[in-house]
Amino acid sequence: MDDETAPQKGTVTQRAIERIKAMIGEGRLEPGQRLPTERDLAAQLGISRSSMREAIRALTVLGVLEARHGSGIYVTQLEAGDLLETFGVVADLSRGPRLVELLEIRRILESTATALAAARITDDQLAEVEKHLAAMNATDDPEEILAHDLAFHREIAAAAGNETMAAILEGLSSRTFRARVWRGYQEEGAFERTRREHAAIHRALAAHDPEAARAAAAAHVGEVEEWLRAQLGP
Amino acid sequence: MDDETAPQKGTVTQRAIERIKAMIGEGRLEPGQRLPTERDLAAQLGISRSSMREAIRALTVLGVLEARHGSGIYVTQLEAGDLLETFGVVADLSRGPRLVELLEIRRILESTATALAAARITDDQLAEVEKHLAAMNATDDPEEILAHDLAFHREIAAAAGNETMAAILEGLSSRTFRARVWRGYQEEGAFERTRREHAAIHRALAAHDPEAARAAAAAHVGEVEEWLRAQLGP
DNA sequence: GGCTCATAGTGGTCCGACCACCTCGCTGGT
DNA sequence: ACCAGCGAGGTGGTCGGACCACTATGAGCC
Repeated sequence: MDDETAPQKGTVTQRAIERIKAMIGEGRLEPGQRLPTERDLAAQLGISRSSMREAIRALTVLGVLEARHGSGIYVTQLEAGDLLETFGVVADLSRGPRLVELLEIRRILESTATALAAARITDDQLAEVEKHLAAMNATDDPEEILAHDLAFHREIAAAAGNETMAAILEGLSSRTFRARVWRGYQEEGAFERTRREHAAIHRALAAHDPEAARAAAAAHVGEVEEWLRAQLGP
Repeated sequence: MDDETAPQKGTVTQRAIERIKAMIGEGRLEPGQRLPTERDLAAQLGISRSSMREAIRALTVLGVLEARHGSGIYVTQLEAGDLLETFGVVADLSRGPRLVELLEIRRILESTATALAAARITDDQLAEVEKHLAAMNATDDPEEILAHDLAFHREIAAAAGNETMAAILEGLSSRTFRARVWRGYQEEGAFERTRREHAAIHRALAAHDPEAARAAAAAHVGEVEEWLRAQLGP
């Protein structure tokens, strides 16, 4: 009573993907563990190496597997960052109304994360946040400002203590995403406003005031959100 | 100063993936549009068909492309549902502390979505919600209850008017995810409590009371969240 | 002991062939 | 003139084999 008799559903590659995913889900493959070689895996599942390679490639882009040339194929640590890297693709390929939706989600998550951070942030983490805040205010190079802006929010998200949330926010703030939206936003002289909003967020964090932090973060993202909404509306 | 001289970064397949993604990002490939054949694409990028197939497979699992056997390769509609299907993989492969983190995110998003729904839901949509609520209370089959439970929340998420958020919540409520967590939760006789919570959510929706809806939804997810947290941290 | 380098084994790439399936135009009938 | 049926061509899906690029291991040398 085995399942050797090919169920014949979908392509063989798709089946191979499911099989490997199942192996990991059932714990038969642990994070960091090395898999058999492509050739062996293909033989085990009774498919060609080409098809197996496609399955491996698929699981690689999903952040489940990692292929090291000359060494072997390994299961990733399956941490939030590994699996949610693909979230950036969504942000990169979205346009129009969906960009607003993504910002709305970011506003919800970022405000909550900032509130949590206000309650939990340590002095060391707060110092790190201040470092990026100062660096952001000390330069006029948009590239550098953007980099420190990202790091500023990344530190806060990390301080919130929910790695998964931090990974999602990371995807929602992917470089290309921010660059596309902010190019226009910053051109309207929003630097000063952004500066004030960041200062407000920092004050709330330093005071360990969750509600103030939530409000400040929501307003911060909301500003961009409203601007983008206006851009699309006319 | 052109880039014709093979940049030589990463594998050829990875480069092909980026190239195609860039084509879509730049608008040179519209949603729903048909791509050249695998053979032509491979020739255009100067790589083998095998490598091109791996690139296509990668973009397929990401929900960016869709391959129709015998017909051709097409760009998906690039809607939230297409691109966020991979989110289910995260939920399926997460365990332990990360499950709690995912529920925390779901609590945040679901409560907000329910609040938005309370303000925006139409009579037709509300009737649909009531249908699933009634069906859920009329049976004892766990499978059927779970199905209507999922539909209940799906209708609410849809009424919130943010497709992207609905797609994420869909991923966070994937069948296998819910089944894994709820198997244990429901065994403790939580049916009655779940029923009351669903009724409270429905009342808030019918009354178009966003704050009550937010509270009811947060409490609903929070119950499961707390139970799971207790399971892990004895 | 520590270093060098040959070697076996791995993933990465390419090629060519064949199969399964879909599409569309052609054909033949009505 | 219209339409149903059929067939050929084109498409993605699969396979097998060959070779290349890279890594890791350990034997051998200094």
